[in-house]
Amino acid sequence: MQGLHKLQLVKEAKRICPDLVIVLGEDLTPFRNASKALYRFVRAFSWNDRVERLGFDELWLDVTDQIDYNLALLNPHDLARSFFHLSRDHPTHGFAFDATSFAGTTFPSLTESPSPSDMTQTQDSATLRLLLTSHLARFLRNQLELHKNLTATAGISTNKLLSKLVGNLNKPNGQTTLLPPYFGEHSNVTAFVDAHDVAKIPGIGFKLAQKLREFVLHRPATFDDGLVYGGTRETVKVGHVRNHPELNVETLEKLLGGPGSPHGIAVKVWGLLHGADHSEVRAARDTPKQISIEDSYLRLDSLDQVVKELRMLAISLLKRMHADLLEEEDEHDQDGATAGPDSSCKQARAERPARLEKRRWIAHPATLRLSTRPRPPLNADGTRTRTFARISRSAPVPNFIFSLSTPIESLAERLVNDALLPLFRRLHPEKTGWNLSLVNVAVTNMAEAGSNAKSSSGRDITSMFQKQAAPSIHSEPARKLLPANHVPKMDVNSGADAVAADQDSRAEFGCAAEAASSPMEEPAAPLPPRPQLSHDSFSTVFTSPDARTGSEDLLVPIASKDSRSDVDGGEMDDFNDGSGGDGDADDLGLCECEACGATMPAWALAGHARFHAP
DNA sequence: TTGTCTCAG
DNA sequence: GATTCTGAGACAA
Repeated sequence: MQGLHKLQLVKEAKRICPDLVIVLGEDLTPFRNASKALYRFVRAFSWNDRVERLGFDELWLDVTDQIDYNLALLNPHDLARSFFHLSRDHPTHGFAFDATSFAGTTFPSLTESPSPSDMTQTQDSATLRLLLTSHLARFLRNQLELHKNLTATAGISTNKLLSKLVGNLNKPNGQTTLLPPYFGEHSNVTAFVDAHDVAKIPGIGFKLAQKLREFVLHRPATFDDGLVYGGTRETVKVGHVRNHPELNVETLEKLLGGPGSPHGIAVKVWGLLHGADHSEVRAARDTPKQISIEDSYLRLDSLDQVVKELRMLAISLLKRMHADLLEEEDEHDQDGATAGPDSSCKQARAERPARLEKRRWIAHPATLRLSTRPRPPLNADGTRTRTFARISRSAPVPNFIFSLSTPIESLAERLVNDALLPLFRRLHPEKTGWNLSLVNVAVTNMAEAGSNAKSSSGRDITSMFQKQAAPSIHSEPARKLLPANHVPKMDVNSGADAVAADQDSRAEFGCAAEAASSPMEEPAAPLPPRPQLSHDSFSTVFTSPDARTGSEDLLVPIASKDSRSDVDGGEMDDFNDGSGGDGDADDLGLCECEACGATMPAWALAGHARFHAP
């Protein structure tokens, strides 16, 4: 950490760090692999499969179901000796923890532990829920470190927005829980969110931020001019916007709405400014919605060069398709679904000699797209440079690219000649005169190769129909984790990602969906004045990975020891969270449950007994 | 469906 | 508002 940041000029970077080695070009493969491994690892802990990725190294988990379950099993009279169940089916799968204090840090910081009597009263179950979630988050982080040698940072709150923001507080290798109250005068939410620059709010990007700044400053916001450093940046905080006398949902709609803008943008942004975020943690996916490969160039202006580059891009794209859309056929995949760790199964399969013949496509992209970024034509005279970024043309994916018996190089060659070059001619009809700074080749419109419900991950489809059993906890590489929150509906469709959100929680919490349409939210008013958080049950764990390097958002390829850890993880029973923080979890004598024969720490028996309760 | 835009890391 | 290499969602036509 020597003060280098992203987008820094190379010159500047070298000045600060003379030893800097610049590597041109990059191969994201190791990062992509690490990212997948992280995803798989964390996903195995989820009951509802609501695990959403953001970029390579962030995840949100909606762990509402697990928190509901564990809250119900908690013994209010002995919170210090609690046991967190990671499985509904295996009462001994889980970890010991002390439910009288939060794991990790909280915001605001807590001077003393919440009193047990407070917490166990239903009206304050929000605190207890978040507390449980903090222990789950710490446990997951510990597992990640133990099995994958990856550290992670987590944020715990009730929705994606808050979990992500609060996750920034204790950055490398820490975790933070946003404490209640989430509503009312002394809400920690508004206090917390208000202090952020508007542009720091996920969902408020450059354009929206500029409009908001302009509105509160009453003049065009100045942003960094060009690449000049030191341009003044007037900071506009969320609080400035939220408390601006003339700003409300109506005026916001005028400011941000209009043609081209997403519907309900004002309501959405107004919500974000208040810490409200009703977006769900989406269900985990087995396949991406698109795969794209691109490269940028200083100058690309001859057809020869273009053909050459298209060939390279086509090869990369085909490799990516093979890596991401191909699955080994599973002859006897009994164990895959519920028992074994995906990783060890896959490894075993990979060692089989005839595996090449066994692969099949789990998704077929229907559309091929070629995009370029023409370098803006220099305008010596007054004409302004119209610098729209990318232009693209698309066409159906030719079927031959799915051939598994043809060498990728041959497929690529044909792909270029039959499909990409025609697209290129459509994009750039002129024979010459263009100069490209970027070329991108993508496949989109994935059609899942339906087949059966037995994907390699084995969890996706079944989880749509019922609450699934316990995740098999063992290994698979992992990298970072994320926030979890809880979501409302059973949104099984929606093409892409929507798996079942498990939602019961109606008791004292009430699900988000309900909250949205009932008391919580301002009723019929076309534009709700002050959006409330949907206070329900969200329990979010948000984590962002800390690369071991200490750099912020760099994914570190999994080290060699990871492959060994893939083999472990056979048994999950009776492990504790190893944090040391809840020290009493160690060295406990094991007892056997009379009802089911399960073994567990003696003190866990009482809580466990409720497991058998009618 | 196609192409563009915005937002995210 | 641009830089890199992605990926996703939403809108207009």
